[in-house]
Amino acid sequence: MDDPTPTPGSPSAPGTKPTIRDIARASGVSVATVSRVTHDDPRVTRATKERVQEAIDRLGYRPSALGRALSYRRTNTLGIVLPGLGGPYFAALIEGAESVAVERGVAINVLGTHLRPDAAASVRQLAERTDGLIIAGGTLPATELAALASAGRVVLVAGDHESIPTVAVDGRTAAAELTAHLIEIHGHRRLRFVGEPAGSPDTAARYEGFTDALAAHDLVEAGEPLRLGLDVRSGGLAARELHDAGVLPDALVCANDELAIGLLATLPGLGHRIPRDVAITGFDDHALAEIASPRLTTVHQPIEDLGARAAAYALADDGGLPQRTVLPTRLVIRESCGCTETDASAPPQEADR
Amino acid sequence: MDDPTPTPGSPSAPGTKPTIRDIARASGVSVATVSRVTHDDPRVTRATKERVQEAIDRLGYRPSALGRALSYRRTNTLGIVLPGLGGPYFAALIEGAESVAVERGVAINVLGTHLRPDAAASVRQLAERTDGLIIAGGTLPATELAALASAGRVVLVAGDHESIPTVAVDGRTAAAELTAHLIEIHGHRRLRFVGEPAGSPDTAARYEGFTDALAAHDLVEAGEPLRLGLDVRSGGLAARELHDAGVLPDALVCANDELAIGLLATLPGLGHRIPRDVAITGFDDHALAEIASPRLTTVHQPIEDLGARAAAYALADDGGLPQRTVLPTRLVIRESCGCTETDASAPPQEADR
DNA sequence: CTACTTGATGTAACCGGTTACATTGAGCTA
DNA sequence: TAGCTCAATGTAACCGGTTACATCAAGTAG
Repeated sequence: MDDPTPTPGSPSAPGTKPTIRDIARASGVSVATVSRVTHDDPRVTRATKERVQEAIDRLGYRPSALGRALSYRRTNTLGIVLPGLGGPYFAALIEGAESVAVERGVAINVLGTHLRPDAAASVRQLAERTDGLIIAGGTLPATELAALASAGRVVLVAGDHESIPTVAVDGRTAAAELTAHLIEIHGHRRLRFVGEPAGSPDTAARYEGFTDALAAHDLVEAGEPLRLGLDVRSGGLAARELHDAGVLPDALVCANDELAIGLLATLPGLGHRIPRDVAITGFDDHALAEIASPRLTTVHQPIEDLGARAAAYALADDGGLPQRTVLPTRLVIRESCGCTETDASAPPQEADR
Repeated sequence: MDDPTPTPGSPSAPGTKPTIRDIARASGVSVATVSRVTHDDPRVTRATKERVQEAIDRLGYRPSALGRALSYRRTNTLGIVLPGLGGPYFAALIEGAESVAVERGVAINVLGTHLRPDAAASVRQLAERTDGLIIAGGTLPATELAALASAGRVVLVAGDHESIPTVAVDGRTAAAELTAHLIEIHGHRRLRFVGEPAGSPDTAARYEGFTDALAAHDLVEAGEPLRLGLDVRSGGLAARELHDAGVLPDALVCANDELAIGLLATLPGLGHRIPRDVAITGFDDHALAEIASPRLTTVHQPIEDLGARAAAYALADDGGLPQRTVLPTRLVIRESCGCTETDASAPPQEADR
């Protein structure tokens, strides 16, 4: 009573957000009781609870996530590190992770490194404010990954590291099967890979599968891989480059669907019919793959599942995570490889693994 | 010296991350000095600084972002609220925001609401842990927006609200110009809009512009808008629906490029030539718009700039933000409207006959 | 020699929550 | 009426930083 406040419920300063102590003062209880009310603790009397709740509503109090996080020693936040947000692949990955995050009340924090040189510093900063990190393969050097993993929970997606749990797909085998299909079913002999194997572990695996299949059939690659980005525009570039070079290979195995779609859209304008003059395959099973003409033969990847699984691991309470989790892919035979629509409906083509 | 520690540099518990107090103890200084070292405060002696730095390196100390945020009363984090991550539009928006965020050392926190019913709660939680919020138009009800804006800095992108600063594009005028082009240059009379105006403020604005142009030329719409999603698949659906309905309109004005691309890819297979039988336009200037065949006439939007501007506003220190910032669009005339390649290089006014 | 200045460092409060433990008082028993 | 139990609530320490202010020693002017 030695401090005569005009309205007992007013927060310390008018412009400021009320804190738990403001609520305590306003409702004449201690901070512990306020905290109990916000946690629905059964130990607090109905009458007290109502009084506190009234003050909370009146002053518009919301517990600070920061204060909570500090006290709990966990942030309820999951970090995802990607090279960038472009393209449907990463969007699907994020949505997969998000689906498991929301059901646990965990927020998602996305960081695009964009190959920035200071990416490692940003990731470390991110690690400081998250409970776990999902990192896309190829975004950070192995030593940096090791450092992050030693400080907290890290899960790799579509990458590989000797000691960090990884969720991936067997892109190598899938690419080998796809390539074998082109060779065995369609009799193609001169194949070429489109994509930069050094660009990402995913592309590298696909390229390895491609050369595996070539080697298994005693073929040599029809030229170096066309080292390009993974976007539609690069597909257009590839088309022009191939056209200018004169004779085209029998088939082009593209590192992803967007590249393939760029080729699909550009080659006919340059006088090359698909699949008659050149067969084309993609990877990912993009929404456009089914709609492109000709419809794109590709490999379906459960990208959202990858994200979901990675998130589940990153948020798991117990240790003992499997070192490597491999999710199945599915060959999707459509027309761009040379199959006709009736072929495509035949069961043996859709090999599940 | 009354507490004989075996190794003076070991942190309190072996498994735990070292805190500032561990470093202080290990290097024989106070926490204030450690804090000064981590802030490169010139007041600390070179010798002391080295001693502290050595302990920091040896114990692998990293200041907790949480502790900092609590003390500074700011998180150095920017939140972005979107309906989802699908499609290139939102990716571009995020990348634009990210570009300004990184140069200020601010992290980005993305939340996809996916029209979840508890989205408002998630957003409030997000608001608790960010310094500012960028919210895509149409993701939250106006009252919720007002509540968020009263508690912190909020910037709307591509939306409208009477009291919240907004960064947008004049989609209505752009759509009207695009539609006028179809009517005046190509003489189309029976036009139809593809997209759900109630789905987002952006689509609504485009539909308004469409009807504006119709009204200005005393035309009536050739049927209700085709109320579909904004993805490629929906474009395929639209194509089938139009085909099944029998006679097609002269032109289809699509709410975005993906829808248009879906139509572009599907209609020819159903026997409708583009643009001869039906003209098609998009909106956004997607990477595929230039590569599609025929190349897609559309409206270019500076999406990354929208994101960048919104981020700059959301992070601005001073008040006085403009209520509404309108960024310019650009009509991109290609072939899907009926213009020929040579027309396209000339100003649209003289492309006729 | 004293008083004052200055630079380096330490002390302790604070940011906004949570929670172990302490306190209070009512109801009950012997 | 003392003694006990138990439910409701309060006190204060803690999470990991930052920083205003205090302290202290050395240097310098008078």
